[in-house]
Amino acid sequence: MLEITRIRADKDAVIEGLKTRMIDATEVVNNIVATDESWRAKKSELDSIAAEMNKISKEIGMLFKEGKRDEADAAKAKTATLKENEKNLKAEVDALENELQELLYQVPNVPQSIVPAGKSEEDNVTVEEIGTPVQFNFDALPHWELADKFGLIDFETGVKVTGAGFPIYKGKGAKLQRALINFFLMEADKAGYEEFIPPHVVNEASGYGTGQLPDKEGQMYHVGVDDLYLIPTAEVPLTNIYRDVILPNEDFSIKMTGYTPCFRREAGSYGKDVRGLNRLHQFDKVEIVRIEHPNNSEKALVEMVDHIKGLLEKLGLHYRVLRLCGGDLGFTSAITYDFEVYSAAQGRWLEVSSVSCFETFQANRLKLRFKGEDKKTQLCHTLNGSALALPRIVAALLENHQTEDGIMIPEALRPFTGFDKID
RNA sequence: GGAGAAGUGGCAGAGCGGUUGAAUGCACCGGUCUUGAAAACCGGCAUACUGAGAGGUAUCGGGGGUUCGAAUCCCUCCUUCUCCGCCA
Repeated sequence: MLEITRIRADKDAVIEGLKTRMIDATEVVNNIVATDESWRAKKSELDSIAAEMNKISKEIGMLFKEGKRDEADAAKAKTATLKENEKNLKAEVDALENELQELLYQVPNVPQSIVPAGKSEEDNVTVEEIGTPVQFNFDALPHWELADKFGLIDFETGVKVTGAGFPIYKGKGAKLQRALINFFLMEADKAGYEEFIPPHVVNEASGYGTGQLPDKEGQMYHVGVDDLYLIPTAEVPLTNIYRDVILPNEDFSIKMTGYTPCFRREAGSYGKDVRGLNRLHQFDKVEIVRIEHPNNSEKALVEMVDHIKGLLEKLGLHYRVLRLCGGDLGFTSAITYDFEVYSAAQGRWLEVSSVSCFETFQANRLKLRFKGEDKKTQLCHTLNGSALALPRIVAALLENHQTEDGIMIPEALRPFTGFDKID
């Protein structure tokens, strides 16, 4: 959620900034400014009535103490109309407050200036591409065929047990999964991220905190009886650790990592997008989350990008880094870099990571602040990234490292798998 | 799941209908003293909104209610603790 103070201070800059997303926010923003103004007017009216009431109450208290019952009763009579006014005004103020809140929820984050304007993924900018497509001198198989051939993943039985999008990993397929998780966590550890095992289910407040609610409601699995949500990413529980927190000084840099399964309903997906491991309802992911001083978030983002590049290079994958255009940017993000690995057998790019800086957008909802030098509280910046999401990495590993008779495990992963080849 | 008890500032802990945004202690910050430190003493020390400011308003787990007035009374939800049951 954007800070109301920011909109108040320069609404035109906000409207202008949002054009990068190819949206015209003039109406909502104007609406916000107007609602905010009438809210403030009504609120100060309400406050002065409340002040009056408080004053009279104190006087009545005093009169009672002095035993002047009659005068007290007279004073009481005066409060009747005030009380009525207060009640009505309170209702108006509450309504305006809710309205303002609803309006603010509708406005996405303002993209940073280097974010390219654009409507869809076609307008994303390739920042760099590392490696070249693998050449095969035999018929390369897509990962779902490899997974079947070597008995690594059982999609059909997953359908029986749960439904489509819930694969069952087995044998070396399961071991590869565990190895990757371990590898990613160890790399994060080396980079100074503290490891967490958070809850896999969160409450509504946490959903709002990181911005999954209210706008991405349909994306999460909802446990109705207990009114809880299965996490779509570890970002939600990890970042919410710091909900309603005021860090005591400005000397901080919080780096967290965690492996969790992620659950996404992915309503509306179909076709080649959902084939094999390309898009699942449940998948594993190691996430990195950072909470930074506003002055340090830019540097942090670079570090995160470099960290992810390192992972992909150690796995020997051909990949590219995209700077998302405004239209492809997530609702809460100010800037996002996507990482895609090239799936040689499918002949397409697969997104394996997304690294974003949210600036104060999440922190504002989370009420995550720090105390500055001048003792004033200020909102922190939050960032996060996948490091990495497993299924498409597995898909790319299987496809890109296949030989005629098996699949080679990258050197860096072998200490974790305990085997160097799947055959 | 059943029965009880409790939730107050960073922590501990008063207050149980009226100048209480909240005693007191500890912690913390600033100062005096000291060669330095400790001790002692003095001062400061919640958050948010609003206002140019003085100030005003709200907040004692969350929400609702009674009252001129609620941290204090009532309802409800949540959480924690103790006992019982169940259980990896």
